[in-house]
Amino acid sequence: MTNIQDGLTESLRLPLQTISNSMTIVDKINEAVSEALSALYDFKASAKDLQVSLTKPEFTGDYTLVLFSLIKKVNTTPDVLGSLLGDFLVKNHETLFNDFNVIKGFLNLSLAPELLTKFAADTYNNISFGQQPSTGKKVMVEYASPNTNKPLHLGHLRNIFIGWSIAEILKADGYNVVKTSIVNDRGIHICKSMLAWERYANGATPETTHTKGDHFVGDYYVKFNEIYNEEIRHLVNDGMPEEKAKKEAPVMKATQEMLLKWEENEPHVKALWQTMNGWVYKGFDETYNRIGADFDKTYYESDTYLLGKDFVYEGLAQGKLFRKDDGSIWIDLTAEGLDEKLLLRSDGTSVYMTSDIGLANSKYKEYQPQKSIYVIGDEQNYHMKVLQQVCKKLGMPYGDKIFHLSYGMVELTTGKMKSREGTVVDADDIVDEVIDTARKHTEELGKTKGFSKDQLIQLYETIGLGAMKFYLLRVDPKKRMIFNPEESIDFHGFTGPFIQYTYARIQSVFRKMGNTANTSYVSDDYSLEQLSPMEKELLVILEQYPNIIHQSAEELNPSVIAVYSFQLAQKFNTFYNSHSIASAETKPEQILRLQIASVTANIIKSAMHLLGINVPDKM
RNA sequence: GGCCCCGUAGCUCAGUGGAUAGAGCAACAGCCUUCUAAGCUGUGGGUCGAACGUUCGAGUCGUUCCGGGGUCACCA
Repeated sequence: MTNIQDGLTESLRLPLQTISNSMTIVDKINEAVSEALSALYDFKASAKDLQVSLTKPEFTGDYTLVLFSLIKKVNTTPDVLGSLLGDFLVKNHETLFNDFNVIKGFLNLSLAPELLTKFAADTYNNISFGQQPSTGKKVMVEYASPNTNKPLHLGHLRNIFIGWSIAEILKADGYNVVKTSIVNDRGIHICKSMLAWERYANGATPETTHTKGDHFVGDYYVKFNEIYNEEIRHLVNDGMPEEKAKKEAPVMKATQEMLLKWEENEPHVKALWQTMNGWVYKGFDETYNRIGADFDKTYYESDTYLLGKDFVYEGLAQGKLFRKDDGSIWIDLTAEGLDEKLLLRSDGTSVYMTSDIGLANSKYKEYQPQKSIYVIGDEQNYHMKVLQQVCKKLGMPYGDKIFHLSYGMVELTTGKMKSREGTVVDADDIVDEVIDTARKHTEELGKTKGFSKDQLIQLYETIGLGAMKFYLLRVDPKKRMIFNPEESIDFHGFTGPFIQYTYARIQSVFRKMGNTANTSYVSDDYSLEQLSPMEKELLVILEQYPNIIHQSAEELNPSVIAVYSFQLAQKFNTFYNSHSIASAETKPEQILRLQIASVTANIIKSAMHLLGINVPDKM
């Protein structure tokens, strides 16, 4: 069976040169090596033949070319090939390389200092580098997509942070991005909250109870389940089998009646539905605003859920689908390694899949995206495979444009989150907690001086949310992750605050040096012959940022940015500890270090933005 | 049971088929007359779930097994 992921990632891929306005060092190395191979051996190397990577710290050099894969093609030994190539490269590309060594099958190349100092001078003040010119390719990113019967939880936060971040990363890589959300605002689940409210609320509202709207409605959903379970227990005690009791419980029957009335547009039910959804939206908006989620377009299931039916009937007429004796309509996907799947119930009402077909069509009609990315949990891998196959079979032009960005569930150290067992971590609660911890920690460190009250509130949000977002984004989305409350609000090590701190430190240097760094220092004098190993290493890392964005976009993986940012901050802190900027030995040396600090700060700021994280000037 | 995903240090995670497998946390030992110590330096810690296979070379690719999870609803 074909793997959806591979197929779609392949078509998302763009050749680097079409989106990059200037060549990266790795590109230049590849080009130079190709030229050398062609000159020395008359061998035309493809991109696949050339494996260039960072030189391991225990060896001398900056970039390393692996020779093993080449020796057969040019019929020589690694040692001979390495020294011939090295000689050629240093001789003919002295602006690129100034030295080399060959160890076993590896050619280690040392970059010419001028190349790096020029990079620092050219980019130190360019806050938007990494941003690629638009390719005009349009991508839709659907994320968040909540139900309206209960508040958002930790799983939604992972979804939202991934979705938002992926959208920004794709923009930075040159795509035209539409952020969207489908609100599941209708169905049996919302009717449960409605019924419980009608019976037990005595007209209470979020206003009268001073409760956030989504939590208010969620409380009645919980109430419903209490009543429901109670009724089931009674029925089972009276001798009814549990399966039957679940269907026969009076409160469930009443809820189903309510759903029917909703579908018949019964005015009272519709009004109640609208009111309660209104409360929920107000609550969601508050949370979205706080955590920085936004959407270009919001779809509502109540508007789209009927749209898929016509496509199903059409498919049936064309013989692509089949009808069972009871009148239900199915698709046969056994040839694709999947099962038979229901598309329309025997009573003609639609199922989840039906409305998804309708929504896919609406999206395509409105935006014609080249890719339509769905950020949805991996529990729906099968459903999304089926959706893709169904759309293809029905001959939809967007069938192969659907891409499921599948992320793993967030689990607690105590096991899975289960709403029924009350072990769900509420989104608002955890955000409050992490911000409050930021406050406590800042106060303990005595770092509140020089801030106004408002600035402190701002700072705690920046740090708290930074910790939270980084914690959820630093792991590959595809993998399940364990949520440890203590680690998520940690401010040391591989965390958002560590990176924010590095940024704040650099800003502090600039303040102390009279803001000269961001204004003057356009220097043609990058004539330093010598760079310290630390300076060189940092510059090599900094130069890779555009490639990192590209890789992250290609893999649809924000953790690539997170890991890179951390390594950069770590390296900078080491540099900072051993290289004084204010009291540098010479003026050119000071200029270079200021440039390094400035480029580092700009990249941190840019990279953190791609993760939805702000950076403070002071902390 | 069928299909899919995951097993890397005590814990949480990185790791393009390439060199002696890396971080963070936790533990221990150091570093603030000097640009923010939310930092830096050092020490200990590994049968990469297991076995075969492919390869000059496997944590990475293949097969089988073991362990964990997801999914296979006229639910969403």
